[in-house]
Amino acid sequence: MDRLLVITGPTATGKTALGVKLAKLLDGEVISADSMQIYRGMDVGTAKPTPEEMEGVPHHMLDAADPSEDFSAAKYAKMAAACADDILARGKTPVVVGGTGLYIDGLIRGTDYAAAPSDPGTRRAIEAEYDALGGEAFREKLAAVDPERAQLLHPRDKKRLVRAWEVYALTGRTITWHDERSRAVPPRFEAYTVALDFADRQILYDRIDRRARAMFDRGLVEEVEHLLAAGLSPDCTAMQAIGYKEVAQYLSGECALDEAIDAVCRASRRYAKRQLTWLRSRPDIRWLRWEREPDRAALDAAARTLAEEYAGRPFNS
RNA sequence: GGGGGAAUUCCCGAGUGGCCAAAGGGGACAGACUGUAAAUCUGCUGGCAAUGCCUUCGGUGGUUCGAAUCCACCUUCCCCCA
Repeated sequence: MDRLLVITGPTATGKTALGVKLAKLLDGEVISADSMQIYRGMDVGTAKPTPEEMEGVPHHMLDAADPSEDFSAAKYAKMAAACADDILARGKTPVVVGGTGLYIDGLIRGTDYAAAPSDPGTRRAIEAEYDALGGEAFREKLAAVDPERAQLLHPRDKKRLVRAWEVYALTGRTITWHDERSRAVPPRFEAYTVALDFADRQILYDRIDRRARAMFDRGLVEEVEHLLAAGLSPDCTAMQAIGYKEVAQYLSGECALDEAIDAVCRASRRYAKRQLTWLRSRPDIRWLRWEREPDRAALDAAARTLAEEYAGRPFNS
């Protein structure tokens, strides 16, 4: 089966640098798996790799969408799979690098997500109904057609409750039915997944704080100002990104700059925690926990080890 | 020098005799997650041999059947008059 090397882990663990090194060792190309780096014009806030950081290694799935567009896991799975196929066809190694777990899952498993709404008004109507009925009642309504899913979801989980009903309304089948079907298909790729982390959580958090603050020095505020000035709605998906929504609030006068900076640091830490939770529940993960902040030598050593594990053979320098 | 106010569990902050291991918020911790996923949602937060017990509300000592809550003194901080 076609194989992929996946480098994932919470934010600020060195995925980008390690991914590039691995791509070089394995004659590969990078496929980004990041739900926000996919948007054009969102660079400093997403820590998107710069041309220098790419070191000549081709990168895919960066700048693949306009911020005004609502991208999705389904689109990602399709587009990224096409990239991987293409890379493989050229005899190279696809190195998937990123922290968006759902995207990576969708890519590897080739998840066939249930059909989306053809009309955006449908979702709005369902959301309005949720608001009108209240979570409990809406959940009961869902329970009448899809008791399994209703049982799984909390009444306040509006997003999932609405989606579950939407799938049923649009396809005539429950989301449970769709999920079971998609789970039944064999994975599209065989993946060797490496997750990065720090042995000491405090080191991770310190790095995250430092990196978030540095983004402001590199012009995060200006970047957000520019996007907003270009007419991007503060409500769109892209603007929900950490760093962007907080700066947008600062720009609209809802909070002071230092409050926005603190909020970005905190949100990033919480995000890292969620990423860890997601990864911990996955089987077959090859964890690599840094004892201290990795320097160039540590990165090189790790890349070599992982490349050998992936290739199943030793490399000579 | 004189007068007034405040000290609460990791932080902020309620609580003014029993219903208080102590509201609420934050943070931390843990979990969920199939077309918004950097999103969304949930649980938990003194200790323990745990339907009960122990320690905690600046300190010490009192009053009381019973105190975070009342009294005395002490410590620290804040404000006002000098």
